Amino acid sequence: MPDTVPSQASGLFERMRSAILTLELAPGERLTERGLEAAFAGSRTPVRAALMRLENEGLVLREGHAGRGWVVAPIDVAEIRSLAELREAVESMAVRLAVERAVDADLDAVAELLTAGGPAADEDEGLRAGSDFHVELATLSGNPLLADAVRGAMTRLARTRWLEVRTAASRAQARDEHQAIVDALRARDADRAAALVAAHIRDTNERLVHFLTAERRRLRGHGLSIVDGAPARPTRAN
Amino acid sequence: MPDTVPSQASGLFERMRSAILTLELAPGERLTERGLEAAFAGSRTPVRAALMRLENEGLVLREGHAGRGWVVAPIDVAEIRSLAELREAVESMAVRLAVERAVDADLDAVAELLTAGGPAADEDEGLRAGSDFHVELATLSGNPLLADAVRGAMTRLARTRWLEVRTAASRAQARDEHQAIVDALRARDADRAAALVAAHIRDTNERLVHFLTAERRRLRGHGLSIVDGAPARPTRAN
DNA sequence: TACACCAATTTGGTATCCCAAATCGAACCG
DNA sequence: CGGTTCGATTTGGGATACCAAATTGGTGTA
Repeated sequence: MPDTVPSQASGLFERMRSAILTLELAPGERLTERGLEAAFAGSRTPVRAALMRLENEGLVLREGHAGRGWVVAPIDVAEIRSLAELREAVESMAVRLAVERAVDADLDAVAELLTAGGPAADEDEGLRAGSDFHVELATLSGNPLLADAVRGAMTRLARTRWLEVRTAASRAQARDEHQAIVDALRARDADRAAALVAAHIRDTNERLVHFLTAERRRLRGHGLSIVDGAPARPTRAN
Repeated sequence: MPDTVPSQASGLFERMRSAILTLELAPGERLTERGLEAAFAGSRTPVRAALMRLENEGLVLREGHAGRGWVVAPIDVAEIRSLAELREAVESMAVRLAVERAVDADLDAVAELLTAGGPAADEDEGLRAGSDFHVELATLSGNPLLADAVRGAMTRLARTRWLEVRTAASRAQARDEHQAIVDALRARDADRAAALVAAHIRDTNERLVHFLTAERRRLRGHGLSIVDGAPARPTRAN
């Protein structure tokens, strides 16, 4: 297996992506290809490639009438709500399939994620693990498309991790809910597992949305663009 | 509204995409950037951009250990099965949300798709309409992410339309099932609508998969690469 | 005959260069 | 002064030239 050469452009992509996810590049910030070319080392071609990849991860957007200019995707409360609905659909299905397809060893591996680091895990670790847990869970479905969908959703949600304050209690609750999901899987109880997953996603999301709408003003003051893009009415796009 | 200039590259993308979807570029066929540069008019930069976009629509893949070379995505029976599961999850959810959010006028508009062209619609039209119906249905959820997911799935499935033989009877059945879904929506019966959607997707998919596995040998003879990528076991990717 | 080795070619990756459109200013006119 | 026009600058889109890696063919040797 001739390990893939980092290829330099992948590096650029990773660094830009990382800069966005850590809010080093603020949501709503305008980007120019030439500016990025300078900020990160590397010339325009790989920068453009990276931008395109970031675009379809939903982390950057084209702006302006004539497609001129790029923007770091604002944190969009409407999008976050939509993501939760998508996750509920996809992860519920994934967990149902996992009940049928995953063997106990797989479940053990995922369960291990929950205890890894123990209660000593710091906030950052805890949240990353939370994200990973959902992706690993979806992977157990044996359906790579479901796993990818969850991975994509978690990526789009990742930036909020730096905003929302998570208490030790809320972390513990998340861990308990994750544990309950694994237990349901072990019991091969698809309905219960799916219901727990849906409830967990809904609760987590509700907390997040409440937080963002409440703190929107303050966060904006810190230079972050937080918008609420859409009505809950069918959008007749295109 | 300064209408967007076709921008040439979009044109290239559309033409390449169309060539793939119509099987003019055969599944499994190897592509080189320079070859495409010649085949379609336009130089490497836009060709490259188009390839990247096609890549994340899942229509082309990078091949080879060192990322060298592109391939028109083979028709992968395992992927098709996975797509059906994804669609079942997403479209069921979408239809549930549509029951809550869509107004009657929206439903009327979608219902109109079913009768448009009437029974005289030829095979091609009928199938395109079938695909559009599912996308429009998902749009009624008011959740653009769900609609996008369905659109993406239908794109990946689009190539099979040229392979599978659809009789007048099967087209009529599909239309009836679509009609039944709309009726359930009109009745604001979320459970029934979701169940009908799930059953419809499952049935349609089962027929398709049966057809492909049965005809795989013959279709391969025509130069098409049809594979069955995956086991139904959780894939421990990465 | 099989195999190892080398050179030409091909390929994707990268770095620039040029271009037309759009934006932003400043000078100019009313 | 306010509004407009014209031009310099900036920006993304496209075209090419160059590079290193890798494939490919052939050739000469054991």
